[in-house]
Amino acid sequence: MLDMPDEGRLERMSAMLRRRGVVLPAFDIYGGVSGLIDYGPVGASIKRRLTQKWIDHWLSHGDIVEIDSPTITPEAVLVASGHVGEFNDLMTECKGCGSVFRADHLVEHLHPNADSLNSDEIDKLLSTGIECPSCNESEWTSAQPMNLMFSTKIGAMSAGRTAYMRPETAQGMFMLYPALYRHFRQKLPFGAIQTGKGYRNEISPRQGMIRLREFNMAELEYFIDPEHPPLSDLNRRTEIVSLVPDPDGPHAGESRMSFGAALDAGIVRHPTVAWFLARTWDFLIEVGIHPAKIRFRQHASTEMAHYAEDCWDCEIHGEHGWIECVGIANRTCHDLESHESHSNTKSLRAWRQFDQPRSQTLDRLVPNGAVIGPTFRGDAGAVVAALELLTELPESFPFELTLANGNSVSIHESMVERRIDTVNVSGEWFTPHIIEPAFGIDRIIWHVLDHAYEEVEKEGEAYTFLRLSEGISSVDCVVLPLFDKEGMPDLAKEITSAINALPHSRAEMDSSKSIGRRYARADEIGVPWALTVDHTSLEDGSVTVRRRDDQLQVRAFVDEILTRMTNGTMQELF
RNA sequence: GCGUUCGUGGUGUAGGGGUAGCACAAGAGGUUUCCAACCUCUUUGCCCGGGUUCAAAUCCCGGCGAGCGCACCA
Repeated sequence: MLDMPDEGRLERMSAMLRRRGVVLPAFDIYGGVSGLIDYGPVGASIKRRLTQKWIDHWLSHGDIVEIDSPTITPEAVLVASGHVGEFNDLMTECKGCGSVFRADHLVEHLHPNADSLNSDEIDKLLSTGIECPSCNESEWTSAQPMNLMFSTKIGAMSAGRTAYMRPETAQGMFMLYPALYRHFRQKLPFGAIQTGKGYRNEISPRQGMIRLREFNMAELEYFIDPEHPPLSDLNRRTEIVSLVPDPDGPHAGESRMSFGAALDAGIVRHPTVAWFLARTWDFLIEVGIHPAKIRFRQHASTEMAHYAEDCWDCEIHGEHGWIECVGIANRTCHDLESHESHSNTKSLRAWRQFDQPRSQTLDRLVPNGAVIGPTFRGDAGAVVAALELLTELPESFPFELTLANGNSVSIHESMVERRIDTVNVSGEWFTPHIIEPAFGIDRIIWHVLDHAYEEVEKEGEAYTFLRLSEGISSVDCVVLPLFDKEGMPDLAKEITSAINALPHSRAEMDSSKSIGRRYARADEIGVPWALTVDHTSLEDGSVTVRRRDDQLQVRAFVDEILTRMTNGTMQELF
């Protein structure tokens, strides 16, 4: 089904991307830094346009808004999120062969909870004769934490607080949950998106722009009521997609079906997750990813991230094989609950109104402060707190009450009043669940370029097209004076300005070298339209319009072209 | 991080102790009535740092970077 790997295509494509200013190694004149890239003049436009399409894609839902948060993040936030623990794996190196391993993996058969050990404890276990999996030696260096986050300080010198460059944008949306809840008039579901940089100090970045140390992410956090998950009608969707369900589950093996069928069969476990799989598909198709090179892979329960309950990767096939480009996870209430307890707030919840107010009978012991105060003095507060927590009321007085500090006190009848109240409860507080689609923008751009890059033979010569979707290419059209004289460059300049005055349209003029060469240059970086100014243009204001994908030409008037550029109907000229 | 192959104009390559060459691309001019044409001229290079040598792009050491394998990671 998929094309056989073409020797050298990757090299030729990478060379083109560098030569034409799409993607280049960063800091190249200083030798470069692995895992850091530049988007050049062509690539930066492509990235901006693709990112904008992503933003528009989600904002069009109506219940999703955009936010923007700092990349520098205080340590406490990332402790609560689990990143400080998760990203601080202890590593050890075999003195025999130099192989590096996660220390907790080497000793996990000796300890039930190996990843909670500190480095001294791990060193002790390692010295009990653990053999190196690759050379069977058993001499280990002492375990060192390998932090995958870039750390920094907020504030100067020793007074500075420890902070990290964010490893994901998601935490920003969680921090703003209270503001979002207010913005949406306290009604779920709603979502927030953010695009921006994320940072991970990868041990060994590889595969060009696939694994970067600084990368562009685009994440959506969608907050839902787990008891009333929003339902969308997937039955109208007819596309058949590749799914690779959990290999340990009942549906193991690759299958092809519609999104609706996958949900009905229980392969996708959550209706909102299924909906976002479908909307992810829509986006990828819109920006020019080849449908046959997309598949959705469900995480095995063993590889699931620490927070997730059902997790799907959207993988795209390209020169580097199948690459995870989007992760769609049901993060449940994990993040908000964790931030609530670490930050000691109660503001990360939502109110669920009951259909009918529930009448509830409260049977409790109301403390009598006038007696409890003088009797217990300093402990009085603790006694009142303990009384409020009582669920089973005593049969008789006096009875023994255990306080939070473990002490026990005797409660006499005079200290409390038994009160039975009937109250109407109209709803309850709960922690929303979160469905998170997280997009790796750089990886998607790579695959957009990969799928668009096409090498053909034209009159015996190698010829390259970048068949980018309209609206993704760096510019929408080039304007070419057929000759660089006789007023043609002037008219071409006018037309270029007119197009650039349109909202969201970009044109460039190119007047150097032969017309054929200029078409070729535009084809190589994926410009979909070329307008050529010739002698007739000077007489009647018409130009020839050339379509990149089949190189057909028609003649049209500039006014009509401007209109069609605006409303996206250029194709109808042909 | 280990092993391995490698690093020469913008791109692709030749040279492998003594003046760095070619092709394409790019710029200027000419020519040309729509698909990488042609002519003239021009610009741009031995990844970085040490060492050996009268002399290093070339040999040696280290670093950085790229590809691949292992490991790590999502």
